Amino acid sequence: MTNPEIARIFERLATLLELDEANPFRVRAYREAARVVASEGRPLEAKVDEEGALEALPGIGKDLAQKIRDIVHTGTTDMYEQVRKKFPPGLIELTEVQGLGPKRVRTLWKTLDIKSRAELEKAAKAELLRQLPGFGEKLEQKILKTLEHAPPELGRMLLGGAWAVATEIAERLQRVRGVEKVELAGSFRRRRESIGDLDVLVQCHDSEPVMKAFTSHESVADVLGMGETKSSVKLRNGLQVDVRVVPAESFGAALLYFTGSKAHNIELRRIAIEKGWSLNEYGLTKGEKTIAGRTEEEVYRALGMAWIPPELREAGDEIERAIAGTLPRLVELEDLRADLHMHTDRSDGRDTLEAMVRSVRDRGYTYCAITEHSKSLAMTFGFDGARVRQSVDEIAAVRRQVPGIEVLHGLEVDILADGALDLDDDALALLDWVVISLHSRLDQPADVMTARVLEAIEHPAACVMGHPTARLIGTRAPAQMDMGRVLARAAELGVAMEINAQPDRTDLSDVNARLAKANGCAMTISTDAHGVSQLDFMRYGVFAARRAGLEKADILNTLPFERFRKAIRKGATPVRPTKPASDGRKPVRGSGAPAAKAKTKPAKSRAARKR
DNA sequence: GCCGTTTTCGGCCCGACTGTTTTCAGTCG
Repeated sequence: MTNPEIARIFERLATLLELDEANPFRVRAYREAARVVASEGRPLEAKVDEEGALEALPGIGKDLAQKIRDIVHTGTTDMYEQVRKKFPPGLIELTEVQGLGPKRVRTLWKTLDIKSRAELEKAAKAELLRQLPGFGEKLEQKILKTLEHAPPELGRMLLGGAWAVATEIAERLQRVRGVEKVELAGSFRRRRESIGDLDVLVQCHDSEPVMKAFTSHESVADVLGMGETKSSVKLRNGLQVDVRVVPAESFGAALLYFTGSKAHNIELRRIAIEKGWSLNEYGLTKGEKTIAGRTEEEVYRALGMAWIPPELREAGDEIERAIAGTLPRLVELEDLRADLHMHTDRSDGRDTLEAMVRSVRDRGYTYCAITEHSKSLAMTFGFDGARVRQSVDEIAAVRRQVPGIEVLHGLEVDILADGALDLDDDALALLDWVVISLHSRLDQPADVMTARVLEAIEHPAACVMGHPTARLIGTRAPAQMDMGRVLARAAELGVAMEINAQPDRTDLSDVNARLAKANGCAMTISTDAHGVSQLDFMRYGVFAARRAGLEKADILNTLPFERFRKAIRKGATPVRPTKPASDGRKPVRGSGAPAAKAKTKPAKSRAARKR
């Protein structure tokens, strides 16, 4: 049982309890538990036998700890099975339809025996819903529309997919006359890997022109609601956008409130209450008197803590650290000096080697690594040993063509099904930078996959593991492996872990990156760009790192080139010839290292010997 | 169901909007 699976049971249990009209605070306890379990980096499976380990998690007491143990051991827990029997299975799904909550779903079921989306749609078309207490014609229409236009699989949107339209809407509103400030809040501002909707805050005196400009925007498919302070629309791409108009004196409180997370807000409110104050989206108040509200900084300061970067606002330990003054200084996009995972048209990229290097340099980076695929990915024109040897000259040529940037000769080498690397050792020895990645046989059972990855990182040539779990968000589940063991061994060996910045990967995820740091594992952030335009994806990798609480020092490619060379795995590949290359450039690895390094090269791994 | 210098009971965040209602329940965030 993985953490997400346990969390899902708690989440469903919470909904079932709501349908059962249970104490709302009990419901909340299960919701909270689901959230805590889902964001816990270490598998709870490993903790069940450790006394008090589960109870140490916030919001997990004796009862929930026992339920976690039951779920890990038997796949379920008695109470879940009992409550589940009380309701038809489709009811949970019905509570996800917009406008329907537990109360109305219960009414639908008790009076009209509606148990599924199909039955709901049929009843709505027959105009049966409008006759029920608490329902009406408008709600019936709204439900019909939701069922027809929003199939359940269209839930959240990737941050990368929402970025362009979100920033476009913000810019458009900024240009409306009288608008003083526009901020994109919500999970977008917290830089979650996917967002459910978009929250936009506007500071201005007159809301009418703002609401008009917003709801008449050409990307709007449907206006869901329009009030004086709030309007909601559905865009053609399915994204729901809410705009709120806020006065200057409470803009900070509103930004804080609508940025969330909900759990973070609840925590802050609790602290306000402890001080005898009240915090809402209008400000921090004591009775009639406003204490703070104009800026977020002001509110946090009044509550006795430092301003917390939005990426950390998930009710982990950020509030505690903000009070103690020990918040991390999160890594920033500007800290990065290199992109260490890029493809060109020599394998499956779209742009030429020269265009890629030039473009990286023009973005202000001072070094980079070119990393084509290896031969087992035949459809990507992956490189074999001979092609790598040919590539040596191509890289030397591009170094001459594009001055002002160091170019590492790298490769993204496939990890084969048994953990061996997809390139012979002589060819590996020609490379400055070896990314090892999983691309196939991703469905292996966890123990096999763990052994495979451990085998691969033992290979002395491996510098970094690319997109470690190979997940594609919403499309492909992460490869199952014992991440704790992999990270611990990687840390010992000096193999770094990549935070792949492709928006549908962001792999390591924030949760795993946090775990990597806890294990002392070095990390890189790279784009895996297959074309010049994708070099801009770097921001999504930085977001994941920031959400994991990572600082500049945690990321290898923030180092200046000379220090980077010394920091990466040493003695790994056999050294390159010490004779300077014909262009007078020093070889990237080898000449700077003591000769003894080559001799003390670790014994080849089993995988290497087999080849 | 959790939690605790207000501790083993009795609290637990709170406002806007909608659609229904004719003063407010339900939902949402």
